[in-house]
Amino acid sequence: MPASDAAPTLDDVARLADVSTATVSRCLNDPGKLTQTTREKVQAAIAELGYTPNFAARSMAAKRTFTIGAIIPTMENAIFARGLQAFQEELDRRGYTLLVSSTAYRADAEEKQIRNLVARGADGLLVIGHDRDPAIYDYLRQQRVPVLVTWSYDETAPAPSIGFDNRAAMRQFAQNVLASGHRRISMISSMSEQNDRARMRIEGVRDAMSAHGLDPSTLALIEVPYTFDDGAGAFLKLMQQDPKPSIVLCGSDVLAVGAIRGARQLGMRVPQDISITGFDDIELAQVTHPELTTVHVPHHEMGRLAAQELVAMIEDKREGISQRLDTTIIERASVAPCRSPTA
Amino acid sequence: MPASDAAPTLDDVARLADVSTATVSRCLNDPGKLTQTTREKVQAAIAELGYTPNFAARSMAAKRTFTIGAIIPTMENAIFARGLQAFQEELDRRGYTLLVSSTAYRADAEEKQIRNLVARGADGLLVIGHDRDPAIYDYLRQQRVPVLVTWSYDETAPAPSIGFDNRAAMRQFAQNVLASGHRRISMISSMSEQNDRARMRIEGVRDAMSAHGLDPSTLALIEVPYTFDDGAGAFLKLMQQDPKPSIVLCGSDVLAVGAIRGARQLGMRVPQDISITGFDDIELAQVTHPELTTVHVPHHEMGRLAAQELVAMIEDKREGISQRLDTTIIERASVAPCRSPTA
DNA sequence: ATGGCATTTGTAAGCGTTTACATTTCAAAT
DNA sequence: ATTTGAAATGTAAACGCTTACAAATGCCAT
Repeated sequence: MPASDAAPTLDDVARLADVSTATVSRCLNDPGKLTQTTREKVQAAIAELGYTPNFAARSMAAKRTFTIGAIIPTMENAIFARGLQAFQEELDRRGYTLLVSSTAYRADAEEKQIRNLVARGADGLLVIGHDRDPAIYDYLRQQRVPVLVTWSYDETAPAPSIGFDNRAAMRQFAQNVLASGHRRISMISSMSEQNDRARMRIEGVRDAMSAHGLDPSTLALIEVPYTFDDGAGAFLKLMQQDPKPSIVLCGSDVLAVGAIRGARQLGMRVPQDISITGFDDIELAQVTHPELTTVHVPHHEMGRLAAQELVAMIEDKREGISQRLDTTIIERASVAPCRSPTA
Repeated sequence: MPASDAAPTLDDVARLADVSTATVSRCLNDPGKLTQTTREKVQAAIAELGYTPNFAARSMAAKRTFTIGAIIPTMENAIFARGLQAFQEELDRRGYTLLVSSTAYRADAEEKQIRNLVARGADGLLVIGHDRDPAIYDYLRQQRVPVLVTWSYDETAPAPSIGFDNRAAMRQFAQNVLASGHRRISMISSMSEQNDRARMRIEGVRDAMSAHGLDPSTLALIEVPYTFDDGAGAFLKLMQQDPKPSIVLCGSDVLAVGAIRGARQLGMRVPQDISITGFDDIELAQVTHPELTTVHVPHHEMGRLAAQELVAMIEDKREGISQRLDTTIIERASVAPCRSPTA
């Protein structure tokens, strides 16, 4: 191998293969257009030089990157991992590459990442939830970059979404819980500011309380960040109330796992002394003891459909079509019926 | 805002501000070089147009991207999350952006991702572990892209590394275990092919067995992928042996959590009926019941130091300097001493 | 052989930046 | 007023690719 002084370019390949740069380019992008002889000549030259096309040059010339960006709140836990995995797989299948950034749940970081991804020529963007500065949607429109929202469904929002109805899901779940006798309901939620998913889940609980004749403003609610420790800490705080709640509804499985740990610290048995529930149904929900009663989210399908829709938006240059997915309630072992429902 | 037909370019800004493109470029990259008047004029134009520089054009002209790529085996669990987080923070501090891809532990996927990141102009690459086709290192050298290995330390490897000695760490851990009376030792490891970390951890256990006069070839070892289910499944298989092992050393916390779940399925108590250990000390290790005895890896420091070193390699154009970090043994509740050490 | 048409290949003009180098401007020193 | 040199700004040439268009080639029917 000639230890050349810099990375080989299209020109080098063309010269070696004794063809024009256009031919080399075609060999890369549309090999069917070449004679077999030419194609092999070029491929040999590419192999000999160890040539890799320069992405920046390519995307500048073609004005396409076949890259899609996803901005997620966090990589620190597995909440978005499965959905993203499915998203990526479907994208691969269609010849796109996925770029992922995380924001640590901070709105300003998200805006920065979005601009970054757009500047990098992302052909489309996947984001989580609807809540963000409307100026961002304007910017994206001006830049002609399609966005698709996931993990939330809302027809009335400015961007198309493929997700589920967080409020309805939580409402139904909470209604079940109320039906099983629980009255002293409490909740640990993620921070709800700039987070429609968290907010809607809270509203869902309140809806259910109203429907059962309970005053929704009496809901004991703590909002915390998204780690196990936060969940445990919030649980401890909730248990200082008198009377103690009979059930703690958590806005996510991660928080619920933290809450279970908090219960263990306090020597409380789950679900005999206190019921705890999650939301998301990530793998974690099945390795805790007791296993978590939670709301199952169709991660995989959501990721796959989102990829399909986003690619369609890009390639057919059309508006996105929203789609509502169903969640299901998974009853495992962390909830017991309540026999002393008095408040 | 003039709903122009395409994204505004440097030229548009220059024209609006009535300066040359060079001036606008300078305003972006080295504002100190401009008169305050000019600077403000340009900034106003940028704001008015909502201009964002085109990344591809920029990196083509400057031959720098201020982007660093990291290729990790998986995002599905939190094993690499904390280290990567620290890596990213330090990178941010120094003005670099991080691009992450995952390979699902597949060597061919890794090679593809590496080429992709190089083609995208990554100024440097972070990879996990040393094991890979030597041709990849050649390629990277030819392309003049610095690589740094992490999660493993080995001076003799082709690339510099900032990590810890997996073999020594596991050896010492296993020696502790042997010292507490365990003799019927078994192990659940990740797939060791193309994975020096897994392999070294296994070797560490064998080393310790030899040192205690045990035949290392008698180690009951199962290699599985990296999910909770895999860990649980392997545990079940291990327990079919006669005599049953008294302890199961797991190659990672994730597998250990799976094993704990397996034990629960079998109605075995941890650690009274069986001891189980992990490796990594991720958050998960403290939310299981019992909490996991494991090997603590300095995720945060490793990520920070790796970022510093990689940036230095890029900016000073020098070879990387390897650094060996220490692991520590964290004794929690999943191990009990063994009173019937006969095999 | 010849013309005509489809297929293959080549030529060269961008794509949106950065940056060496050239030119202009400005303030201080004469 | 002039000169002078530093500071600010402008000019234009890359950077490595794609692609419209032009030219060449090959094949078939005549």
